[in-house]
Amino acid sequence: MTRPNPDPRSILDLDRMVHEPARLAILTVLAAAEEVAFLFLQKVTGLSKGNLSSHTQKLEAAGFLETVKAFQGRIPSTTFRITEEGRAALQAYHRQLRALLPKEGKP
Amino acid sequence: MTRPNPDPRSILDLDRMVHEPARLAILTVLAAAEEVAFLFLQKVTGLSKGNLSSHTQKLEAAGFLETVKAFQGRIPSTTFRITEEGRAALQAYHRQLRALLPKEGKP
DNA sequence: TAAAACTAGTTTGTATTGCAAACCTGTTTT
DNA sequence: AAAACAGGTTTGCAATACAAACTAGTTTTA
Repeated sequence: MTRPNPDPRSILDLDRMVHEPARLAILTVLAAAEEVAFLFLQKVTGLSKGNLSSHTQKLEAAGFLETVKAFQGRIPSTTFRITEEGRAALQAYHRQLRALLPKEGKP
Repeated sequence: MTRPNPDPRSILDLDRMVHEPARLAILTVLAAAEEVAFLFLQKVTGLSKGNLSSHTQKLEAAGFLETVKAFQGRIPSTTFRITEEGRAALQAYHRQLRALLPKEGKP
């Protein structure tokens, strides 16, 4: 065996701020783009407005994204950017997941 | 690009019965062994007894494991076995995770 | 042999959370 | 001017994870 089985305890260490599917979806989108508008984010994730609003607030409180409020003409527009800390957290989370996935093509 | 970026909506489809870290840890241990005793499971996962008890009950209600209550001499002993359905759910979950992980060694 | 301490788990209580309905503020349409 | 709409936020609620407290029985101690 080249890789030891994952320590089950390490599974409990998964970063819950990232692990929550709604927030993982948000971070995944943000990580792929420079800046993302609220409504676009809502469309691609499928989250309700309320749900999206509260999760982005949590991610902001965690320092994983920043919110930019502006006006496009006279209509308000909220956009988000992932922070370096957020990107690092997402990458760390990906590493944690890889560590716990069995090798592909296992019987 | 050989693989498209994960659809953020699919992240929301992650099976929450498996996604919860405590239960993922439990299933991961059960998948690696024929049969696992309550106390052993508690030790390797690091979960409290109460927490382990309630999560195994949920997994049983979901049909992902079965509970066997027996006596070793005169002391009671509860052991668990993953079901075929549970194993399938865990494998499906692994596939979902792989689908959303970026290719390794990405810049 | 009675009491105290331990074992193996379950139930109860609580604080947190994810979620959408209802709401709010302003803009555009009728 | 009123009604409808847009872009979000706040509120209320049901579900959840978690450990403290409890239960039922066993072993040890006095």
